[in-house]
Amino acid sequence: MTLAAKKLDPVTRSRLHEEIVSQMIGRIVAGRFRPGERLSAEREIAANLHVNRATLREALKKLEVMGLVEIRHGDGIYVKNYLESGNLELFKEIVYLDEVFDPGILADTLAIRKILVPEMASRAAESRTDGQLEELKAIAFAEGDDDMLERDLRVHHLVARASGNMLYIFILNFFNQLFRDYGYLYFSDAKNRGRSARFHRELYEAFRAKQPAKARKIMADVLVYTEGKIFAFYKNNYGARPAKRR
Amino acid sequence: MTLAAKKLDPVTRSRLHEEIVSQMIGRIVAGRFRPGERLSAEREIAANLHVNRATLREALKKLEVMGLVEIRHGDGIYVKNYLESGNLELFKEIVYLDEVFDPGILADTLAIRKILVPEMASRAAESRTDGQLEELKAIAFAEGDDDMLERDLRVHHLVARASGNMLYIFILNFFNQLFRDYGYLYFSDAKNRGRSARFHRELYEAFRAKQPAKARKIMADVLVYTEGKIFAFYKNNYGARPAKRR
DNA sequence: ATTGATAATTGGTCGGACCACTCGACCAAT
DNA sequence: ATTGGTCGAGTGGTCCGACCAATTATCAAT
Repeated sequence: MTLAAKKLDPVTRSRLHEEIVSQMIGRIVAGRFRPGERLSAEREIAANLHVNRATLREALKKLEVMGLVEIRHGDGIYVKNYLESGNLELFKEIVYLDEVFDPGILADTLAIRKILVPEMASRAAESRTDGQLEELKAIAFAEGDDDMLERDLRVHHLVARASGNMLYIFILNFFNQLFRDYGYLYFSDAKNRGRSARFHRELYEAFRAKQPAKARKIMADVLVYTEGKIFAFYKNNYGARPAKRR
Repeated sequence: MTLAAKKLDPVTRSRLHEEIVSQMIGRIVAGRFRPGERLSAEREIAANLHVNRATLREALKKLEVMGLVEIRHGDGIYVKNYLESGNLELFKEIVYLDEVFDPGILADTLAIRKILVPEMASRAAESRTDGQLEELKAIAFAEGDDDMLERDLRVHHLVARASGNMLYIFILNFFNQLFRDYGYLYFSDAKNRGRSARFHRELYEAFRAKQPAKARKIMADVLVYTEGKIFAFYKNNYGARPAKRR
């Protein structure tokens, strides 16, 4: 099965305006609409799509939040350069456009992750509160190795809160949303679950003793490990190591 | 009738559904709605707000993209934990909720920036194409020091493209959107404009010679400089150095 | 050529209607 | 008592037609 097979929502694909959103994102990203170009009037677009104008407008509101279009009252709807104004929500949509997570984009995501996460773990180890330490302990030393995905996401979220950096919490949400969809593959391997459990306990130690450098290294190591596993998965299933396309 | 109060102030008046968005964000972030809590029915909320249901729905669609609410067909609308599902678009809205950019959040943003941007500049210096080098040259050696804000944003965007990391482009968009709103303060000082011009030229040199370490240091230095200026601005205008609240 | 009023175009909001889905109450079969 | 199915109330999703509000194009008056 493909990576995306799991991601498909449980038979709930009914919302019409979301289909419009996906379709328009696809067209704009594919270059069928150029930046600065003015779209047809809402009434006309709605007629072309055979949907009601209210439905189209709901789709347009979502596209507006994603930074893909600019809507000017009394004027019209203009396509924005998504490379300059698109946000992570759009990025996520682009990732999901294709059936398979694009290897290049996956590699990009892991690269950013390796830069940011260890550094924030370091700061978190320094500024964590005693309550956060107890939280981490409860997760790290819980019985069994089930729900390891959810447990891992909680650890990362705890690190984010302990770091005290509000922005990092929101950036982490982006990573976690991706891994909530694709991470089950990684955690289906008992060996990987064990690796994460060890990671949680080691991180707890670093947090307890307030050792930033140690926390950074622990986090960096586990990210390198998971990255290797993910790349290996791609190699086995798609015959090539992730590389940039385009 | 409904809009009577608003019509008195047509200058400040924005789109109705956007006011609903801001209002609901404020309420949820302030804790008036708890995560998991179910909101009233659309028809009821619309009646309470004295707006049409279609208008409310447009607001809800935006809130949904921001990760603030979950809408379930046939069931209801549920408040999500924005600390777990909120995205950068929501973060930006929170920043803009207060009149003044919250100093703590500002410091958080600059901290992440200092971690990520120099590293990406390093990679960009390595993998830049000749065309991108020429682009940078054109910006760095342009005449005059006007539009330095726009010029600086373009440099950063160029670095992002040269880094080859698609995700970084979208993360940078977040930073740039903030600085497009607040950066004019920084660039109103001729000394700062000169500092940026020098930064552009130095970066060009590092790109030309493909010196990653040099590019990283140049970027790190200019970020430290700008951060100091921004903090100083806050100290002068609000009497205190940015510090975490909460 | 400039100005100012006017019309045309377009997005924003409105009110009401019906469709599609969810959930819980109820009932029948086991 | 449990299971499974039916059905109705409630809720979000979509549709329709209308009017309000902002922008732009047009053109007459100066």
